[in-house]
Amino acid sequence: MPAECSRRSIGARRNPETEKAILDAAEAILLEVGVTGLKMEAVARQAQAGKATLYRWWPSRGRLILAVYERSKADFALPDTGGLQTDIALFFNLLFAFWSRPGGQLFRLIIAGAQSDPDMAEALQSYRQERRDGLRAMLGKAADRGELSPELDPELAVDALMGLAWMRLLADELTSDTDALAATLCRPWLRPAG
Amino acid sequence: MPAECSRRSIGARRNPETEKAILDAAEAILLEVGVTGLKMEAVARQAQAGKATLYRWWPSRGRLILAVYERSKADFALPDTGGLQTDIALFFNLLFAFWSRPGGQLFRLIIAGAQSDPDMAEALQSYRQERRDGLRAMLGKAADRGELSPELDPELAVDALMGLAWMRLLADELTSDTDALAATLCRPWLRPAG
DNA sequence: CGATTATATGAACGCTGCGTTCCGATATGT
DNA sequence: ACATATCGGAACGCAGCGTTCATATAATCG
Repeated sequence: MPAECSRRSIGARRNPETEKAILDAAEAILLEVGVTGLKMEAVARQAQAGKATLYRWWPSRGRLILAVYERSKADFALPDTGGLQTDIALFFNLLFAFWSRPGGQLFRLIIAGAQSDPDMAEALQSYRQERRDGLRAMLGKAADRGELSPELDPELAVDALMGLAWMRLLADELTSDTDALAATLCRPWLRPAG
Repeated sequence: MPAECSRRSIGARRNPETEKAILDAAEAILLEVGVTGLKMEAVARQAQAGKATLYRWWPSRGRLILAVYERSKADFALPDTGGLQTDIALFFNLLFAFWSRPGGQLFRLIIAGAQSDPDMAEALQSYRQERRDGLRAMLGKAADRGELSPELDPELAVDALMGLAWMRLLADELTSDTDALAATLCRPWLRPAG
């Protein structure tokens, strides 16, 4: 914490050091005290920035949290093992591992925030759509391989995958039974009629 | 809103009128401005109650919200149609209908609050366990009827059901395609090998 | 009956954070 | 050279927090 040197304006354009300092501070505070404890004043203090600067670029707490998340968001390379069930198992595995890392907690906070903050709700829809697209592609490959049951509605299947993952995240149960999860979803629940 | 008469103490015991007034006020404010806009001061004002009284019985905002939810929580009679897939479809149907009612929004707020408030997290686990028990019983009946595939893990199946429901709630997509949802979960995703 | 106990209200307290508005300083782009 | 846009810092009034006090009420216990 260099208390000596203060950043100054670098002219008539945004200072990237300031942006980084603020996002760093916000991320640190978020991981330390959670979203409830995130105060704009504290972020400004810790980043050695003026509150005016903060509000100029991130006009609300929700926007700031989203910016932190965007910065640390990993681009997810979906599995492609050649078999749908193993793809799904691996998908859960990678996702849970990512969510278990310190910064992975951010997504919980965004789902939570989306329940009351319109900005975050909009962002959540976009993130969800993004992941839906990826999973739909995964199912598409399985269909191309002739692996998919023709009656299956891919949209709903994707929702089932994501729903299970979200609930495990929100209920703090990121267990490692990912193979069993994939099996439960892929295989029939009802015994063959007859 | 009777501005004339103020409740007084009714002696060395809790005043049920005060409790009702406070919960009514909290519920009204919650439904009007959401969880972010719920200020303890505003509840006290609207309920014509002292803040001391408020904090005596509900020491945090989370506790107050939980109390409002408890009061309006419906006991869910799970469907029992004699067939698992139709039971599941009806389950989604009833649940989505309940969540679509004004007071049903409360559960979203509890899931959201649970991501940062320990009290709410504990309560959420309890609500979730309660519903898991119900759904497990539903699957148990299907098993008794010999309807269930022997390989199915009932715990994971229950999670899949709840996960899908939660995600639809949190993403604001309480659609009515409940029959299709049930089919997606019950029937195999992969075409029979061979 | 009298004393104790537990409650409800309303007002006040200091504190913290909010979001805005100034200021002086800095450097860009034209 | 000059308008423009940025940055840090300080101050503003406002609102809500959570607590404390005084006062009033009535049930309960000795």
